Amino acid sequence: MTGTLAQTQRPGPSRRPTRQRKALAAVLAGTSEFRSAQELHQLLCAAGQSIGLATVYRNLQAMATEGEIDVLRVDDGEALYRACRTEEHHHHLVCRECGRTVEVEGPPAFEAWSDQVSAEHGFRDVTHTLEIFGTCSAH
Amino acid sequence: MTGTLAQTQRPGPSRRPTRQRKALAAVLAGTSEFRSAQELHQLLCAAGQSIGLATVYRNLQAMATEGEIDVLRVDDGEALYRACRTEEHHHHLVCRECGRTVEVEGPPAFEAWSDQVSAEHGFRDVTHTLEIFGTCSAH
DNA sequence: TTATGTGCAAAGGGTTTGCACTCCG
DNA sequence: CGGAGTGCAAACCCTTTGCACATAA
Repeated sequence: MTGTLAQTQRPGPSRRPTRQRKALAAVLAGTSEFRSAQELHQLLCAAGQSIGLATVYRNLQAMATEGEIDVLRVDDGEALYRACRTEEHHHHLVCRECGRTVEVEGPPAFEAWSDQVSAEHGFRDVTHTLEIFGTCSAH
Repeated sequence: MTGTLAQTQRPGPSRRPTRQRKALAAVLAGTSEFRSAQELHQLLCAAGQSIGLATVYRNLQAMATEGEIDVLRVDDGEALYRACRTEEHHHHLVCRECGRTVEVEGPPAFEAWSDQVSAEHGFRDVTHTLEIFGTCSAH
């Protein structure tokens, strides 16, 4: 979950609503699963869209930087992407079989606990990762 | 954090206390920082040890499988390794500057919360990742 | 027009693997 | 001796980048 701090920056690509960017956004908007860049690329191609893999990567990176999508790193080092429903800070309950994801709030007083533990050990500027992985009812 | 479920399996390498394996274990035992495989390899070489990078990877993988060390995936996809102090389940407070790490317990009733949220959405066999990243007092 | 975005293919960086050789047991 | 472990280099995979061409504004 990359910092998720960036806002209205304008580095990399994507400000211009190109055909490719819109198609990618549409696919992301239409799924509740975390998907890899390569999967998204395949989905687009399968849907008849013509788009380069590099373009998918560049747009995903830009969308992530602008906080439009969430990024998740899985065990094998692959990055998975998904459009956030809520703007606010949240966590995920992810199916390890199909990637289906539910956005959830953290446990009660989680932020407070995090701040306290960090302070106790002299750590500052803290961020955290908290995700739950399981097998959903469909599997 | 690979499943961390494996136990007394005996696939990959490392059961035999070879010179290389012992040297790697020694370095891991002597540091409280999460280190990448490449860093560990460099440390070993710098210490006058002769060891192949592949051997480092193979042993780290084996040690992780057997639960002897913790694995952490960072944002750029790199895997970091560290010898656990406690056998029990725990989380980490990691300095993003130097890798210095403190083992911490999860927030109160964290497991219960996780189980409840999972159950509510029909997920089973759940695991979770919960780590805090910050800057330690030395930086 | 013109900066921004795209495509392709090559380059990167971390990690894994095939195979012959070494060494522990 | 005999198989587990090692080293090296090639192979892999995901991701990024250089550069010429296309395109939204």
